[in-house]
Amino acid sequence: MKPTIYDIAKLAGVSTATVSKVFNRTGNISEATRSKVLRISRELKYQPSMVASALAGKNTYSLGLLIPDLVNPFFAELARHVEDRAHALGYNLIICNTDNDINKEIQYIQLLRQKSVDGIIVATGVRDDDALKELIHQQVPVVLVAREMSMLAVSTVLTDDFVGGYNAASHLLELGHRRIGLVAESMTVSSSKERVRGCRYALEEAGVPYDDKLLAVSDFSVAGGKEAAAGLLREEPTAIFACNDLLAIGVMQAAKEAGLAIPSELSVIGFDNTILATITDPPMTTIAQPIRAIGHQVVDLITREINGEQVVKQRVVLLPELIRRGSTAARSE
Amino acid sequence: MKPTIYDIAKLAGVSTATVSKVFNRTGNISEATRSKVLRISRELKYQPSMVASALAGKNTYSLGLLIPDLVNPFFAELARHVEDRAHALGYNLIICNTDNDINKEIQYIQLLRQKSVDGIIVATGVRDDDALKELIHQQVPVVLVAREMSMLAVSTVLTDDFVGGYNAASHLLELGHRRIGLVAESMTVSSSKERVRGCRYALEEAGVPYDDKLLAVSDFSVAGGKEAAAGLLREEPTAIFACNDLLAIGVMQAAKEAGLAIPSELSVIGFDNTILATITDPPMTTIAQPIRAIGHQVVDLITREINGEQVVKQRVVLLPELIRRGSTAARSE
DNA sequence: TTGAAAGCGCTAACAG
DNA sequence: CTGTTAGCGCTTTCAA
Repeated sequence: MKPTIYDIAKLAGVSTATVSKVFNRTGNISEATRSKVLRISRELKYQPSMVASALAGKNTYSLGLLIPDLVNPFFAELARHVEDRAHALGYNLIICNTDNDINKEIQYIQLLRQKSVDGIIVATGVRDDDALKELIHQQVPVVLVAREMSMLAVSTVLTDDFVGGYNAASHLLELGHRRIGLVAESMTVSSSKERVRGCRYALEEAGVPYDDKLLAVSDFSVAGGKEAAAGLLREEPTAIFACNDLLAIGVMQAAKEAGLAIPSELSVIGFDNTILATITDPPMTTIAQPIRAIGHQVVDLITREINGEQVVKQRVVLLPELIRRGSTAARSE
Repeated sequence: MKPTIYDIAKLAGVSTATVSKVFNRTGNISEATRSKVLRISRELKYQPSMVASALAGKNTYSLGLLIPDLVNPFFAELARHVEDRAHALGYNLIICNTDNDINKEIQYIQLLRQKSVDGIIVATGVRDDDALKELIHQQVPVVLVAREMSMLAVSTVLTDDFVGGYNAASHLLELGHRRIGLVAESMTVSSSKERVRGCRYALEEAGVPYDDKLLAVSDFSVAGGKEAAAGLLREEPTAIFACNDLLAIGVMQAAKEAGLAIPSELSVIGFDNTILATITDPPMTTIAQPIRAIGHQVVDLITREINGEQVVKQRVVLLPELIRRGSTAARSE
């Protein structure tokens, strides 16, 4: 049987309270008993049970992370950074892939509650606020990532998508492009919408007339981007801004199939700066989300809330950054 | 306060044992009390505490997954499939990124033990068997993924790397290549070694003389592959087999820099068939690991062990498969 | 500086 | 079919 605090106490000739105290560094324990307890614990390979300590009122030191899909490199990278930071602060991460399916989300949230996780990080597109509201009402620490939802009393960290879209368009405009296609991920997701808005704003500012036919809406897959781009290409844009790297890759593929050279005949710019952007040919110019910073911030926010340090809910908006690579160039025609 | 089984019992006018029974579907409960308990639970939004039930002797329904790095698409995909299967069977997944750092591994294993996870899936290159041996000795269910380590009494699921290497080389040979370069991930990792062995075996079988200069050893990054390939290219191979997709991408990049067209002047074949292989230009021919099947198998094995159904440790070897895409072609010179 | 004892919320005999 | 009761391993007053 696994040794318990009782075994240690008995062998060390002290009470379980004392053993507990040395492991939690609480109370005043003489150095003598302290080292004795530690020695015996080592001999028995004693490991305190977090299950028991959680039941006795302490934290579980587990966080839940709700994301759509780990296979999407953006979320894989986010998960990685979240896990890194969580681990550094003593927390473990329970990963939940929701596929943006509301039922899976609800199910996961319920499970996480049953496991008494200390907090839940939501990086998924929960349409249904109710599940979230309920969580918040039940005092479960929740932090949102990359999702605007200001009506709820919940901290959020996100990228400034509007600025990102603006930067993307500005870059293209600087290169002399005027006929700029747009592939959006979905117009119901606020991040995508903001990117489009930012882009449009830059165009207007530059006096470029708005053309509805230059906007294609897609899902967030390579195939979707390709299909959308195939349609867009008929409008003969000289550049295309895709709302994420996956879509941008689809765009690049469509361009190639249409016999258009990148960047000489068509400039393509993506969004996210995932690992994918570095391996395309040519390497992709993209708007970088500060994924690492996002992951760290979100963990810092939620742990502070868990520790009761944080009263004021806040929204942290991080700025994206243009990464120039080879998929954009000056307009040649 | 969160409602407990006591609150439900009192309101329903029954004992806590009865409430416990209806939630666990154990014992015989009359339909009347059953529905009454359920109704009250719903009204109070009661959620059974898994922490308490775990302490009382049941499972935690959590599994630990040790992987090197979620940013590596192979492991992201593996994690996704493992999570899918685990979730389907009622388990949650705690992700641990070890960066193949032995200290992080040991630390994570210790944490997972303290959390009393029901089992640990190891997909990481633990050099130090001791940590594993200790786990096994302590009766913690452990299953290994993609790592040969037959000396330990532990179930393993892995791809037949030898056959994979053999298939890769055979494909290249069929295309007429005789001077085949090899980029290995590391010769100490058994999977990489086996892939190289399989490749060599096919070459020998075909009577192609062995040339030590055609083997380059690298790490598992794109940059590493590129560097290794740059060296290899001086030996003028007509085809290169890279031991994983990341390396293969590096090879493709090096080829491009050297002004070699793929596949007409250099054929490149990878291994894994991650999402990356579909987005290169040209799309990459690669040896597909059945990642999904691996993930499912490993979860099935470990849960069976958890449930005590499984006495015989076993090694499940899944066969890889050649995926022909555009990065390989018949030798042209 | 240490210990006794009462929980934390649930389970599992066992008895009725 | 239902209830009583003794834990599970740890934390935390409160006394000593």
